[in-house]
Order: sequence, then structure tokens, then C-alpha cells
Amino acid sequence: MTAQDMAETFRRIALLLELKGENPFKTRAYNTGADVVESFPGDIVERAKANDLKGIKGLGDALQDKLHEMATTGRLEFYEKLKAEFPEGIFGLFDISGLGPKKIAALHKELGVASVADLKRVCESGEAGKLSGFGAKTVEKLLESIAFHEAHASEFRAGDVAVIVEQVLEALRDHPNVGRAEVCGSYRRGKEVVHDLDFLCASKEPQSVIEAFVALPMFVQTLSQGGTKASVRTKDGLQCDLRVVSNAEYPFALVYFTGSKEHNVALRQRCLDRGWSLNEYAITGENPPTNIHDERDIHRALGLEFIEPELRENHGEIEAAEHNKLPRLVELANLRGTFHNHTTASDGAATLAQMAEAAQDLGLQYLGIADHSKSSFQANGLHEDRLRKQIAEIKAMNADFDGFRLFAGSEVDILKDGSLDFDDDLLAELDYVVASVHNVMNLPEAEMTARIIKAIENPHVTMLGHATGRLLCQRPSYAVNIPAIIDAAAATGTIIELNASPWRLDLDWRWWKLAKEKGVKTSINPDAHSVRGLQDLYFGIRSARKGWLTREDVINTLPLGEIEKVLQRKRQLTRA
DNA sequence: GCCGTTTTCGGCCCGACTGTTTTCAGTCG
Repeated sequence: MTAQDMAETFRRIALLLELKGENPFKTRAYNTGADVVESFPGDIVERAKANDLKGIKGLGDALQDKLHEMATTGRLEFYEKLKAEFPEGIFGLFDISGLGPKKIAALHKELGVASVADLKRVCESGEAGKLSGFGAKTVEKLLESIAFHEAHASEFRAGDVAVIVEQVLEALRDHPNVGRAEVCGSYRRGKEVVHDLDFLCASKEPQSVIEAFVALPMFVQTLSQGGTKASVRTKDGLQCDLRVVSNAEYPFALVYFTGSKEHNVALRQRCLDRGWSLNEYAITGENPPTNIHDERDIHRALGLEFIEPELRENHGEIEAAEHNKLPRLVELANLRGTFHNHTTASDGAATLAQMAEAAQDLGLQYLGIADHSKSSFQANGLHEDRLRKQIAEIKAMNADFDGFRLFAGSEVDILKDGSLDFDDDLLAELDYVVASVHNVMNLPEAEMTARIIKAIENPHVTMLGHATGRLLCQRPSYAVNIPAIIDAAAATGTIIELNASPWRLDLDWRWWKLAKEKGVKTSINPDAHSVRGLQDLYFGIRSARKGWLTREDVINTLPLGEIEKVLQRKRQLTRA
């Protein structure tokens, strides 16, 4: 059992205890335990095996025993018994927005609802509307939520499949009969969600590779298996396909399976214009290009500079490549620091000191702290006095750093009327300010847009946090006019964050070309709530690249010594 | 279930919003 599995078990226990109407603080204890296990800096599984968990805050005697049992036996009796009281599909109901434990329990008890499909049925039949506490409006909202859920049922967040990608690639590349291997499809193109994973490799012995692939431990089901391709599924229902080709075919297959479909159509047309034909194995026709060893060679043969996978959406990349006008995309290694990170002062799992150390370990020169403001009760938001204390603490720590700096910021709530959670005097004491919407997300578009623009117009607001509030696969964006937001940001010199959390990736990559045209800069921010969360910068980079962004478009590629000026620029503009 | 400790059990995060009721329960952040 991995740490991830143990944390997941705790979370499921918490859900089931909620259903049973258990003491809410008990369920919280399990959720806290899950957080601790997940973000533990070290090998928690080994520690659990050795019964060496004393003194870890958040893990008391009961949870320690349960971790030990899981680590040594691979299962948890308590959980198995609890689980047996409810149908398996009950967990899916928690993903329906508007449904909480009380309503789920009522639906299960009164109507025998055991899955999302059951829920849909009783909503449509009118049975649900008759339950106490359920009315016409509730049923209507539930049906809307179900529709959203169904539309995204087969989607997986890139962040949730990244580990599988790495493990499969490692296994393939380590295989003695494999030359080259790569993940293709939408994952390689840097999409925020994927429907499946496509792997490709080059081998002279495809049969042996296929056999090794289907036997990998993360797969629980083989959907099909032939001489050169196979389809399997993980326990979470994620389909993974493998295609094995010869080394000579590999570059063509890599282009073909990376897509996108629209990009490939355009590429094939370009081939036809030259009297050739392109498929997944070769370029054929009269005097076809030779010496093709990788994707670069294919692009070159078609008169194009190399097109990075993230750009292959037929959004103008082929025309740009033809005229050598492709942007030089920002890279993870370009990042020098990052803003919008949380600590234990609000709802983070790591202390200021731990976050600072982790940032330095990642090779960053600076780290911006932006804990929640007081209106975010649920996140233990800081009141004025606690924020001032944190500012002082950061100043003191900075005196001891050599070549590294913490920036004191705040993720200040944008209140319903567009005013901010702190007054300007306090905001002025901060190195920078991230302003975000966290409540009242159901405003009409015009009102929400005006609310956010009002916040953008505050001279102390350095950047706008997660602009649309979406949670991938779970909650759509609130109603907001993004072009108007971009215009307001451009007019005021406000930065728009690219929130790198794999749950958000907000603002979406599809908007960045427009934002860039208008002169808006971004900051790629992990919204880290733990030391591990800092690594989400990787997903932000993928989205930034997909949005055609270069190093110059991203402020946190600037080194210490230059970044300070950018943080102060808007305030100075306003003063002038 | 955890924590802290006035070592034995009480406190643990709280306000807005929505829809269903008729004074509040459930959900969300």
C-alpha cells in the first residue's frame, strides 16, 4: 500500500462516517490524517510498518494503529466493515455538486439510491422531489449537476494520471527490447484533462513488449491484446493504449498519435500539396523525403520549424512554423520563484520555514507567501494582526537568507461587492497581493465581472488569482466576461495568475493568446498547500506553453533583483 | 478522533446562501 492509498482510505472512511451522521470532528480527524499522510516529508509507509509514528501532529493513537495495519497487511478491517454497510457507487454521489452527506443518506435510506444513475432516475421520476427537504428547485439543480458530471465522466485531470505516465514510461524504457518510448495523445500535448493515455514505443520484438505492458501492476484489466497493440485499464477506469512500431516508423507514429486530429489533418494536407501522403508509418509518394529519424525531420521536410507538442491544436501553429514565427516557449527551468503559496498560518500543511526550504531545494530564488484572508473562515484565513505578525516573521527570516528571499503577500478575498478583505493601509505593507474570489460564485455575469474589475482597479492588487474559479471535472467556471477582465488587467497593469494546481489550471490556456496580445503578463503559481504542492509548477508550465507563452510573458522567470520592480510597478503607476 | 493539559474531557472554524419552511437544515467555501 502506498501513502496515497492509505490517505485515500482515510478520506473514504471520513465520507462514510459523514453518511452515518458521526461526530463531524471525527470525520475531520480522518481528513486531517489523510492530509498528513499525503504531505509527509519522508517514507510514511516504512514508518507505519515499523510502528514509528509517535509525535506526528494529526495522527493520534487510533490513526497510527490503522496506518500500521494498512502498511503491514495491505488492508484495514475497520474500513472493510464500514464499506460493507453501503453500496460501492455511493462514493460517486459525493461528486455531485449540491449533494452532501445528509441528502445522500436520505436518498439511500428512503429510496435506495446507490449510484449517480439511481439518483438521476429518482430525480426524473419525481420520487426525489417528495422527500422531506427536497423541492422542485433542488431536483432541478441536481439534474444540472448530474448533466455536468456525465459530460465529464470519462475525464481525468492530468495531475491525477502523471504518476501512471511516469511509471509506464519508465517500465517501457527499461525493457530490453525497447528503443524509444513516449506518451502521446492529449497528455503529451499538455491538455488539462485526458480521456485516455496513448503510449508508443519502438521495438524489433513487439510481442514481448506487449506482454510486459499488459502485465504491469497498475493495470487491472486487459481490453484487447494483439501483436503490436494493446489496451488496458487501471483500477480507476483509465484506459491506456500501447502501440509498438519499428524504429523507422517511430517518428511518423509519434506525430500521428500525438495529434491533435485537427493538427494532423492540416499536416497531411500540407503533405498532399507536395505530392506526398503522410500516415502513421511513413511519408509516401513521388521522391518522398528520406533521412527521417525524429519529428523534427518530418517538420523540416514539410518546410516547417519544429512545432512543440503543446502547440499542435491547429490554432495557427502551422502557419507560424512556416514563417519561423513560433514563440520560444517558457520552460520549467526558466522559473526563478513563484507566488501564491500557503502555510500552516491558514490552510497549508507546511510551515513558513518548511516552504522556504522546499523552494530552495527546487532551486528557486524566491517564494511568495499568500495565505488566505479573514473572510475565508473555512481556510483559517488570517486577521489583520496575524498577517502583520507574518509580515514581521518573513522580514526576520529574510535577514538570514543568502541569495534567497521570501515575499510577504496575501491571497485577499474579493468580497461580493468587489471590495477587498483588508483595507489599503494593510495591503500597502505587503510586497504583493493576490486577489481571488472564494464565495458568492453564482452572481450574474455582469455583476461578477464588475466585482472582479473593481478589485483589479485597486492599485495594491498585484495579480488576480484563479480567474474563473473552475475545478476541473467537478465545477464549471463562474459566469464572468474574461475578455473584459483581460482588458481591465491590461489597462491597470495587473498580472493574471496562471494557477498551476492540476485542479484549476486557471486562467485556461485558451485565453492566453488574447491576454498576451493585450500585453497582460502572468505569474505561474502552484497555489501550494504543502511542500509537494510546489511541484505543481510543472502543470502550470504545460498550460503556459499551450497558451503560446514565452519566458518574457511570465514574471516569475525574472531573477531576484528584477522581480521586485515588477511587483511595485502598478503601485508606482497609480501614484504617478 | 485529535489535542492539550487546569491529566481527563471539553473544544474542535464560521458566515453566506439556498431552498424549504414558517424558523431552519444542508451545502459550500
